[in-house]
Amino acid sequence: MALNLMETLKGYLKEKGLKQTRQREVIASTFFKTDKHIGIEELLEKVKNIEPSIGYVTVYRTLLLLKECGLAHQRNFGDGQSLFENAGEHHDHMICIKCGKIVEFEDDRIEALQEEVAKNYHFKIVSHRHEIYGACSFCQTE
Amino acid sequence: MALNLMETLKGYLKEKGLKQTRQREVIASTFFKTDKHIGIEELLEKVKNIEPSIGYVTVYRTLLLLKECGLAHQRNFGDGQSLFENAGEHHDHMICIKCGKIVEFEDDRIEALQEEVAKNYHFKIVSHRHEIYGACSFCQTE
DNA sequence: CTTACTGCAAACTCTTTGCAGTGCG
DNA sequence: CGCACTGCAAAGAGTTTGCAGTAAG
Repeated sequence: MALNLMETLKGYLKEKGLKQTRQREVIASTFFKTDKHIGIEELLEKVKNIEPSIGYVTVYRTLLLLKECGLAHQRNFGDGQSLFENAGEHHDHMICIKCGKIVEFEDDRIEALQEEVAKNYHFKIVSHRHEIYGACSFCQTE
Repeated sequence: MALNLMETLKGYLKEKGLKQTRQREVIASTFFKTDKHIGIEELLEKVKNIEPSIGYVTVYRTLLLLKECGLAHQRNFGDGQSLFENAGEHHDHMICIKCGKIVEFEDDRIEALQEEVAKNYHFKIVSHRHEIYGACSFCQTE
């Protein structure tokens, strides 16, 4: 799975005349291993464990690259910073406004209705985000 | 409608021992008149037409206040800045990734399914956002 | 009068860009 | 070798806070 994604990335680089570097290799493979949303800083930290010389900017630019070739999605949950998500792992989110926990969900019926709505507006869907904010089961009992 | 919202705000202020000022009056009523999402700068501009001395910070803090008492929701569409939305006017959004146009939609069946999903996870919904990104009818033909 | 509010300016946070050196192809 | 990539540092953009003066209750 992750191998497949790496191949897709390499194909994209070759096609665009971009270069395959050690840094991109480390950053992308680490990112693909993380099957949930991850922030730049957090990814940087993981990447530094493997290759300490890698800087914030390179992680940032690599994530933009992944986004550009459709392998990552950028999200903004209300806390000011961007989180990136492995595009292969699409799901929607329920965010607990008390403890910050993020639970993922998926519902094909909702996806279908969404398609229908877009169709009515002659709107061509590229991606979507659906987030539910509230209290998770644990925080309700406090 | 807007009058009703102003009353709600005034009630909240009184309850919390906060003060009712000319600035808050102007900012809130202008905000309530805008039935779509608005940014801080944009609201500031409208407000300055009525009361030129009002500053960015006061608009900002008033919006936080409205958010606090549930009269406004804060949104982050991927462009870096926050938009605020009149809580009375809930709807979901389709955002054109080419021209930036935002179309609003509403579908009760989706809302219902969402409730169902949350129930399955014992999650208590406070609010939600559902955004569809893609190409609007106009931009598809270009 | 007391306490909250306002507006300025400055501090922050996160993102984005410029540049000189590095290294892939 | 040429051109893209890297990492630093600095610039931007938007948000948040400190403070002294102002005004609501």
